[in-house]
Amino acid sequence: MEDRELPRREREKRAQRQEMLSAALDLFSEKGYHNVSMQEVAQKAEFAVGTLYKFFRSKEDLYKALLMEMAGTFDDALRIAIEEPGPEIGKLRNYVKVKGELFRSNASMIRLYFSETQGASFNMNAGLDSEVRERHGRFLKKLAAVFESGMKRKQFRRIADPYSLAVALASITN
Amino acid sequence: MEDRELPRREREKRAQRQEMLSAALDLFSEKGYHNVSMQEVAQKAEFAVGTLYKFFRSKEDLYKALLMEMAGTFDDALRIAIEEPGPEIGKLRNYVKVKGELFRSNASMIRLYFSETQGASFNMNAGLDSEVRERHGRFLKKLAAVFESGMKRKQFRRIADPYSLAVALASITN
DNA sequence: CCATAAGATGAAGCAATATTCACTTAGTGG
DNA sequence: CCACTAAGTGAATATTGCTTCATCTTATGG
Repeated sequence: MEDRELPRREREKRAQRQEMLSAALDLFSEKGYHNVSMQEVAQKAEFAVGTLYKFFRSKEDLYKALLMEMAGTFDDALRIAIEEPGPEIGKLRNYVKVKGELFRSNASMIRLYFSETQGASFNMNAGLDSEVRERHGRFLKKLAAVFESGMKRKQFRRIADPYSLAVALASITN
Repeated sequence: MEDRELPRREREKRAQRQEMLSAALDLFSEKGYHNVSMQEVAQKAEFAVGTLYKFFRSKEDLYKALLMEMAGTFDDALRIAIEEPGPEIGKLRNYVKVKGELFRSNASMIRLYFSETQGASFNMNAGLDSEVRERHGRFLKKLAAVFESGMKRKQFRRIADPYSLAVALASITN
């Protein structure tokens, strides 16, 4: 995430937005979406509700932004994990390790996230997907590339096509 | 579940109650507790809201009743699975198999259930436990008895005390 | 067939909380 | 120091949805 060289005010805004998202994250992951009021979020973030609404169109919007942000953070961490130079098997080990850490330290938020993205739960009028899905798609391609190159170097057996393996590994670790 | 020889009205009531629980199950597991209104449940069950309230004190009460019912069904199925006559190892296999099936065919409801009983999510003022916990406790004892008897017959090695093994198997399969 | 009771209904009351907006406060350039 | 704009505020309003209850419907039995 780049943010060098921005008008000061712009940077402040970002910081405020972060404050808000962070407060929301704490509360949502602690008590769940429906049991947190905008008042609470505002209070925890030390702003007035009105200000919160200057940044997010609605509660749902805030929630979506939060998921996006989470997805981004996760994706970045995992991407870096498999881009570490070294042999393919090391990259995969890295991936599993980092994913494990991420899940462990964000357990409650993950539950929230999955209840949203996976089946059931509430139908946040879709839309959240487009970007997240796309990003995840790109990530899977990168992961597939790791398998691919491992196969080329005769490190892995070609038990299935690389992309399927990537999907499988991702699912299993979830 | 016994219900033979009940005053007709009584049986109708049970049936109605079932209708309601069933409608609630569909909706809750589809959209999650907070995204289903009592109106919806009533409509789906083909009753008026008022009638719904004749059966359940509140929405929370309805939800609890549903969880209880689920817990009961599960417990029964699993109890039967380990009571099938035969060698202990077969009982354990049965247990795992049946549990797998139950989980597969009730995925969304299970998620709901776990988000309730496990950590985070909403604080349904406890209380739901007492009976469910007790029932589960009894079940674990039965499962422990299977290990116990398997050990007595020298089928299993005594790697740990039976009750711990029962708890372990239950956790793992979850 | 009527009187009475038991059951069912859904519109209205009410509480919680998401959202708005008229107003205050802080920042900026002249 | 002032005029003007951008930012921030939180009380007032709108919405949502749980719950109640006066009323209507159906069942019972005399």
